[in-house]
Amino acid sequence: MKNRDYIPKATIERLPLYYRCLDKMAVFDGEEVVSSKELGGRLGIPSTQVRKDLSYYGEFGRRGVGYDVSGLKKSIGKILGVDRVWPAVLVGAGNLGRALVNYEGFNKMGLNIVSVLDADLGKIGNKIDDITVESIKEVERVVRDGSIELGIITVPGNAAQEVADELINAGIKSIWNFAPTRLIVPKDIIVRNEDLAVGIVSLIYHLSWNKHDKHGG
Amino acid sequence: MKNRDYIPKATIERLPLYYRCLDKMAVFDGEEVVSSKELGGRLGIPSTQVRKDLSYYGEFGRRGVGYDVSGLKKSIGKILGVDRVWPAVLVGAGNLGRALVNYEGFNKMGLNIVSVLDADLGKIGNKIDDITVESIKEVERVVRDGSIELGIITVPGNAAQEVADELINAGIKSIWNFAPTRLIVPKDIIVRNEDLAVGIVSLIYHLSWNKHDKHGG
DNA sequence: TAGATTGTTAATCGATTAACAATC
DNA sequence: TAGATTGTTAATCGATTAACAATC
Repeated sequence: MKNRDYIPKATIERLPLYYRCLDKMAVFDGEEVVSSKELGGRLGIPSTQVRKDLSYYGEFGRRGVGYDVSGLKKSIGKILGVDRVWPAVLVGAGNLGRALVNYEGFNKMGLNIVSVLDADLGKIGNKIDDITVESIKEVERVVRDGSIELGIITVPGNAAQEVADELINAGIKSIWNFAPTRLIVPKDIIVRNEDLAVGIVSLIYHLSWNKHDKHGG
Repeated sequence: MKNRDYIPKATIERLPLYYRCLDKMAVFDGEEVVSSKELGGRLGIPSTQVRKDLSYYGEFGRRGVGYDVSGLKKSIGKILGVDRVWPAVLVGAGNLGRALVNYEGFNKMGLNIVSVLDADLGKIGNKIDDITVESIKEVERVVRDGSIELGIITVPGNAAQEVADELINAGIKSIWNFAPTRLIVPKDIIVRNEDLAVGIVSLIYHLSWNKHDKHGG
């Protein structure tokens, strides 16, 4: 595999799309070969972008032919690291936490939420799917015993930093943060913010301006 | 307000962050004036980026002084269209749908989910918050009577296109799509995909390569 | 061979950052 | 006035797209 420096962030966001699409093609359509044009077409991505993205990691196709569907799927899976299972601990047993635990499709991406923690005595002991909610105080044991590197934060914004600190202290390496809070973390910890409110506002923005433009603004 | 052409998408994604931060500053910290450096600092965004983003829409600050916190908040709110309430219909009364209905913080961004629909007879009639789940067959009436322009899709991937068609047919103008499916829609309909699986995979990618790099790969 | 499609280089496009005059 | 900070132009950086030789 090639040098991984200078790979566009956007490329890394597209690889999972390719991966999931190839999986569908292999399972449902039984296709064996796919061109960059066909794969891109299904995702609304130019063929040239598909080829460029793949080229950062190696040569996976056959000129004049295309890509082997299950072969490429396997290769991308390996690149992404979804060829193994990554256990994760989720903190915050509210509605969103519950939704993520039950979310179909994480499985296929290598994510397995193995533990749910909360500070609220009213929630500790509850069952989500087949997981029993434990106290946040157990975080160190849970992370150690499960060799967990991934933490998911679904607590309210004002509790997020404290939870992040506890997760990091317990040995977590990456955080998926659903709270609308910028977390301050050591530089070797990777944080990804999944800020739902931002998503809806960009839609509202476009709706709003369409109105302006139509009805004079 | 200035010409709205050629505004970077990234700028529109940052405006909600500024908006929410200014709101916090006004409510909790009682600050009256803020510089681009201070505002950016709280969000991890360079001051020059903050000023550039705002400059697409007008002049909101005072040289040598900074920005009036509540004034700028109001201005950005107007730009984004969150100075009014946007009613929305959500389709798919599963865990994720339930989580979104209960999500704190949409309110502040002008989103109000007023109706929840589902095709599953087992879910119709259930209550989520104070909303009773209705049949998807009611979509036309609901959208018309509520003057709803915003639809949210939280159904499984294989049902998403059909639901999108029904929403569009009923008169919806924008779709927030949580299903891992590329929707095919008329070009005047705005779609935003909120693909949760992509988010986690980019974290897994970095975790995975950190391991490679450390333990020789 | 002729047609198709890859992998890659070069050109273009878009977004960020630096620099600085304007001005409070 | 001196110091601070904006708004904007120009320079840089990064990502996408076009073009095309390589090759199946």
